[in-house]
Amino acid sequence: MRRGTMNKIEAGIGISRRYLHDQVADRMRELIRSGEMEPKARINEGELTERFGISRTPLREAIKILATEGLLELLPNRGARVASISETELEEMMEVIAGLEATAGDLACRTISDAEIDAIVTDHEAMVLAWKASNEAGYFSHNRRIHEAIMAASRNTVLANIYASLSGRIQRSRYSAHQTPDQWSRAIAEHERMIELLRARDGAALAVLLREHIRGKKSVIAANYGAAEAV
Amino acid sequence: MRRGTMNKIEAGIGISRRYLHDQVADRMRELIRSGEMEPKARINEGELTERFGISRTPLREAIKILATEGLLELLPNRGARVASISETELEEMMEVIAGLEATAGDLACRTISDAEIDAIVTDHEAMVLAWKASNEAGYFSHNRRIHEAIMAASRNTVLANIYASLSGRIQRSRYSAHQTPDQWSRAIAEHERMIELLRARDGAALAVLLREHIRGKKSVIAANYGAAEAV
DNA sequence: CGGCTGAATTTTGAATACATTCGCCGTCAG
DNA sequence: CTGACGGCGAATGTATTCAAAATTCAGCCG
Repeated sequence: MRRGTMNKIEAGIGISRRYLHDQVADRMRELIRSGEMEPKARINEGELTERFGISRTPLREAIKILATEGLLELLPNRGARVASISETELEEMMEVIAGLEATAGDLACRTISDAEIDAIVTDHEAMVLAWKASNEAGYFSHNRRIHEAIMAASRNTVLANIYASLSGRIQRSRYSAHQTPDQWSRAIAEHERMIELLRARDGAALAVLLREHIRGKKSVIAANYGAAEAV
Repeated sequence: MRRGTMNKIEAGIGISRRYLHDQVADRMRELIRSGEMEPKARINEGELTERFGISRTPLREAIKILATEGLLELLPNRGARVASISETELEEMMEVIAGLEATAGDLACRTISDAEIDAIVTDHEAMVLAWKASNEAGYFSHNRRIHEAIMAASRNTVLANIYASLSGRIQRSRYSAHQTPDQWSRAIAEHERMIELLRARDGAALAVLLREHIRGKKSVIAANYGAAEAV
């Protein structure tokens, strides 16, 4: 997916990346992710070329890329705007993510090392502590690290790229979800069961569990979505 | 040179045919899919602008789109070329497809109608007949219709889009695979079990079966890949 | 005779220019 | 007073131009 963005970390100041359109795409992704460009906001090419100090050509190429990734939508003869996610689309995306994580768990059991599992356990414990300390940012951070560790252990870059792309599109929604103590304790229990299944290298069972685990998050997120989006 | 606007609204969503870069992207997809542009073949912008009768701007936008989709890869300062799929990447993609189909099966069990299941049964029977008649094209065609029917029954457009994108990237490999009678009879048995599980609306079990079913295909395809790609 | 250097040519990357289309807004008829 | 028509300005879609990097190829040196 994001092919050109991950290579080439150069020492130079700003002109290091090969493609201007790639740099621009990265910056726009960040603007969207950070919320500086809100959903439904129109993209004004003139404004952005001025802001980035480039011409319209690479900017427009970046727009096409982001549109293909699903972060922007194209309006005929009216340019582009930041894609807005409907509630049903969010639910669909969560189901797909659940499937991708299930796949990752299944594959991870083939080759994951004990050390990697230990790292997950460490994050899990840190996550529990963060929750108990009402440290929401830390909680989400460790939680994400756990799921990304499983994804990495799948040793499947195609899978990881699709996952990253989808995650990027819903990140804002995903990490604005607040859980009840009930939901939280269920999530913790599922995490612990995940660790057991990883140790047992039981891919099939882990896949089932992960799908259900993400679905649990899905309902939390969906519940919060209405409030968040009712602007 | 050429009129900028040729058609107002064609049947469909209403945005696709309007952009030159979109038309070009479609045509290039077809060229790649048909094999007219082979993997590793360099894209010469001058040649293609001449061929399509357009300027370089929309062509380059189309190239960026196809590169984001994974059909092309960009070479810094050397343009683009048709993406070639390594054997490991093909295997990775098949695992992801297995996961997507498993997800589709799981979701399909929630809302699939009896009529839809009957249609699948019809295709399945036709597929068996095609095989017995050594009609390979018919066999693949019906087989694909079955899997697409399950995908459609998932009622998840995000899932279907990702599936279509991945399928498009491997189609050439996928439908060049020949099965042994052994593999075939196993595939038939799995299809029949799939139908049972659909009738029972047992999503979890169907997911497991579908993942294994696609993995079975995966080994067939991977075995054929070496021969096909050893150019 | 072969490999290397470097200038000419080609090709790509980016910027600018041109051509439509859309949207705003004032005007005017009903 | 309301709503439709049309002109004007701004923004988008496409083409063309400019600049830099790569490829080619001829001539030179070893």
